[in-house]
Amino acid sequence: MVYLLSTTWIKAKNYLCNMSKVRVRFAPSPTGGLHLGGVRTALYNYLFAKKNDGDFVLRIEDTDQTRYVEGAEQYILDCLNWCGIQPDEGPHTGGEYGPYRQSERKSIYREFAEKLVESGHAYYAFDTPEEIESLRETLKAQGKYNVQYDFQNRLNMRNSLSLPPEETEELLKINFPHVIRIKMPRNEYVHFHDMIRGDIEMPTAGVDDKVLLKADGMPTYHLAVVVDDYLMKITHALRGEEWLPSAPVHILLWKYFGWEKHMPHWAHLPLILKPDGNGKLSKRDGERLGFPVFAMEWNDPKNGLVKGFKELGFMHEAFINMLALLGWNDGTEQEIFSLEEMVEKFSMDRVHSHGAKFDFEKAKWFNHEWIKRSDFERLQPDVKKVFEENGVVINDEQKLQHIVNLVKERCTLLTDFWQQASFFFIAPKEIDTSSILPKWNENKNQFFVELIRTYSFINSWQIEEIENTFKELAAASKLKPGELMLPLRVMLVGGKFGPGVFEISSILGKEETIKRIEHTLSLMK
RNA sequence: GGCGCGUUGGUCAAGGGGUUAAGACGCCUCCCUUUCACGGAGGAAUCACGGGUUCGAAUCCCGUACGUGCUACCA
Repeated sequence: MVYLLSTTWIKAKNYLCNMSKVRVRFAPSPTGGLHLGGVRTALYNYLFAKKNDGDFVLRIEDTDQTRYVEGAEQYILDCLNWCGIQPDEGPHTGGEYGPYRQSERKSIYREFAEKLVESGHAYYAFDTPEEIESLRETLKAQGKYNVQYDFQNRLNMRNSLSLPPEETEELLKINFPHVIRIKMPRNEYVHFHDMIRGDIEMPTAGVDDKVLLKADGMPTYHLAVVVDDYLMKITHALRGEEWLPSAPVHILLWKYFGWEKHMPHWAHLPLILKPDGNGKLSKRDGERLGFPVFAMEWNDPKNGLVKGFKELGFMHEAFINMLALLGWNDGTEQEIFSLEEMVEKFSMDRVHSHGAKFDFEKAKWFNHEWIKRSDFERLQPDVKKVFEENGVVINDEQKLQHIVNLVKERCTLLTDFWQQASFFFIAPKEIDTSSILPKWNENKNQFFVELIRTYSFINSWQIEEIENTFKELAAASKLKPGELMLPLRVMLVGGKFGPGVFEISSILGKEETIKRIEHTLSLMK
């Protein structure tokens, strides 16, 4: 009985342990800003790794030199840093499986590709891009839709399968530009298990003979991902759903290399979709729909500066919380999670298999919740920064703490602290007199003139005192306090917002309060 | 066109044969607050469609529709 129990347990655990440590990788291309989908892929990788005491590896997939963008790699790292999901290994951190940039691993891929040629699973192809294009044109003209370089027409092309061996050898000898392509089997079905989608069966016929090694000697994603995952001992490959159709190529490659026993467990993450319907969220949608798609500000060499969630006033805790909940939840009603809690509760079988439309309103709600729940210590540096960006340096920490706690529930974004609290430090530049003017009259004017006089005699500038004085004077003037509080508020903060008006006044101090009333009174004439 | 993957209110979603089908965002009403928020109470709104299987289907099966992804010497 004991024996039975333990084998069952081992079987269940085997999925994760399999004697080796869990190792996952986030493998972005340095081609631009890191958008929501990318960050979430990184986050799920991180959560899964940490949940299972594993390693989170960053690998830079820079095999396409034409798309390489200067600064993008550092940017990716900065984003991960801001989100608090630092890699355990990577180009900047190091590690024993480096180098972690595929461009720096260039020399190792050719050998593997050639091994595949030797074993008959791949072949050299000498077609020029123009020749391939012309094949497509011809086939299309014949009304064929499946215009692929595959079993149907590879023998009509120029490659080591169609050419006599001598000619192939000759072409190789003179170093004629060529690629290495996988020879996809004609009629096979590839079966594999996806941690999110369950068992999947896909026909090989639908996939073309993917290029494995490009003419410039760089591997394509298909070769590099398999070779590197093997070499880096990756145990779980979590990536976007867009990779599902080419999964058969990768699985076949693992098989052809004879590495099947080491193949990682697969998980294809759902997509994040545009809020207004069709398509996956793309970098352009932000501008079009008025919300950020990047984690942090990205200065694109071509398109200029684009703000990110960070600059907009998002807390990183809220940002990753929101992202994690877009495609995963723990099955309870809890929605607010810290990174640590997510690590503790994350599980792949609660990740959804369908895409989710991004909702900026909900994203802001997460941030609002995080601001409300954060203490002053957490908020202080961010709030100070917002003030500094507006040209106000704060020295009085105690005053700041008081104010932050007073207004934080009114702030959805960190940048809102400026609107909600700047009047405590500097007099409002503009007074919204239009909101009091319609009901303004000489009686009210008299009241405030009198108020200034009365206030100037007050010795203890406490809320109660300020309020009582105000109300007594209102009663004496036969005016309703309610009709006078709004004008006072506008005089002090510049508009119809902010915490209790007497609380504001007490923080402002007697002199400043009087000064601001006088100033507005002068505007009302 | 082909091949995948998917489909619970407008959005995020729980629920995986028997529920009045949770909850959150947003929207609306009211209370609190002589501002704006916060908070509280309520409301409108949903199982894509059609067939099966079953005493019973949001839940299982099959079709259809729709969405989405891939179909590059991009990842």
